[in-house]
Amino acid sequence: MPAYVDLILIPIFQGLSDEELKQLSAISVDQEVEKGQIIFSEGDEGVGFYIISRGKIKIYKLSPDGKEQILHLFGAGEPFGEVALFNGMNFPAYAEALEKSRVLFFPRKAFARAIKDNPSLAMNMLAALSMRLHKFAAMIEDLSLKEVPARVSAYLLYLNNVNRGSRDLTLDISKAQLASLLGTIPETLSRILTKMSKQGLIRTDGPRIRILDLETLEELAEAGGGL
Amino acid sequence: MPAYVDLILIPIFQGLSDEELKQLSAISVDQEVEKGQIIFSEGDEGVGFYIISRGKIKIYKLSPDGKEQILHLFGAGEPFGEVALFNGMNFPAYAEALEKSRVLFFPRKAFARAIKDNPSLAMNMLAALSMRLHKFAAMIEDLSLKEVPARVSAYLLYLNNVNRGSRDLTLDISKAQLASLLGTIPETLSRILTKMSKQGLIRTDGPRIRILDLETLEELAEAGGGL
DNA sequence: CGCTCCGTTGAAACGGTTCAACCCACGTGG
DNA sequence: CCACGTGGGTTGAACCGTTTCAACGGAGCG
Repeated sequence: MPAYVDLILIPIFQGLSDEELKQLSAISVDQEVEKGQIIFSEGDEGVGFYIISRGKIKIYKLSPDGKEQILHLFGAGEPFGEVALFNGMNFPAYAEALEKSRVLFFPRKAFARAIKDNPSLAMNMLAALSMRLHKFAAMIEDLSLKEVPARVSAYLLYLNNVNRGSRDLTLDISKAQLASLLGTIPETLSRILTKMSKQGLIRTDGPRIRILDLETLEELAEAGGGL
Repeated sequence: MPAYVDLILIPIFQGLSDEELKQLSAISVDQEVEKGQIIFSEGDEGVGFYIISRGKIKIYKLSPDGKEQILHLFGAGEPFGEVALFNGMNFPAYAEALEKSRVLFFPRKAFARAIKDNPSLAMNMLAALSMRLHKFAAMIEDLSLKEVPARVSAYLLYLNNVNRGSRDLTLDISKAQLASLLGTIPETLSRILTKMSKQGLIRTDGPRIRILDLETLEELAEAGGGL
């Protein structure tokens, strides 16, 4: 059972009373997972959902011939596996730890009860799912409407945003993982990054990337305009 | 204001008391829309959400150069535009009537209140959003992991399912719309359908399609295996 | 040292799009 | 009643971005 303090910082638990947090803490179980460990597989029964206490988890789909498409990368405080919760379905994707992590497991029935008599938990959950949907919609748009260079640009700008405008970025995942997240393959990503470097848009040094020409990147991210 | 009877059949309102349905009916407004009419545009303020009373609505994204990707096709009883509800965002996509339709509009604040003091409405909403997420995940998988023939096959099998196993299908949308839904263009869809016909998998007659070889279609839908 | 993992580079092949022409069914107006 | 335009659908050929396959380089580690 996780400590009370682990729950109080979690976004979807904001606004809950101490009493409610204690109840949630009582129904959950924490679990250590090693790097590379599969937490659940596509098709597994959705007996509950998870919240990340520490570490990094990737959610992904696998094609019959082994190609993977990453759907999400989640960090501390974020829930995952909740889709199976509310409609009795099985997990629709795989969850794997990208590094040694700690996750809190919430069994389905107990949590459903908690939600039912807790309006603000329900609202938080709705907000979280809505955000998720919004991200998915953007992802579908990107995948089908934009070419890879546009997606790469968009991702760099996203990192730029997260870092509150700093133009010195550091990829916290491998380029192979990033390629999968962007719906492409490492080779293509590599080529695009070198091309961008040659054009003076960025400067790369391993996982460190410095943005040199923000404006052109923004144009690229918007349209499919020729790189 | 829509009639009470319009609400009682709507899935996300299942399990609500008469009193609650009356309240919902009181806060909503119904609206007639013509074929081709835009109900909201991407970026519009999400002042509320909609439920379809009659007709057919498409939700789609537009690329800078006019290409569209359909995210959803919704029919009677289905809600849309709810994503903007719970996180204060603007509408993330366009909504357009594919035919003369009637939609019920629920203003944001009033509905949020209704959800807050109505656990079963909240649960229904969570279930609906989860289903939506599940569909999106499948869509992302398809778009990035499968080729167009696989998506076409999957769609035919989907129609086959909806019709409870009947092999005589009728497309209720234009092939151009279908192409957009599948993340491709009319030309490609046309070529694939003719190829499938030549191979004896299906027989086409305008919008009417008969499935001849279910098994091969199923194989196609699963893998990216060469058509 | 030699292994593996990750990233990069090159050349060829492929799937899908683009552009253009064309057909047909349909409705409209002269 | 026929000429005309229009929208949906099909077909062909060229083109293009991306993947595939293969080889190679460097960093890290037993």
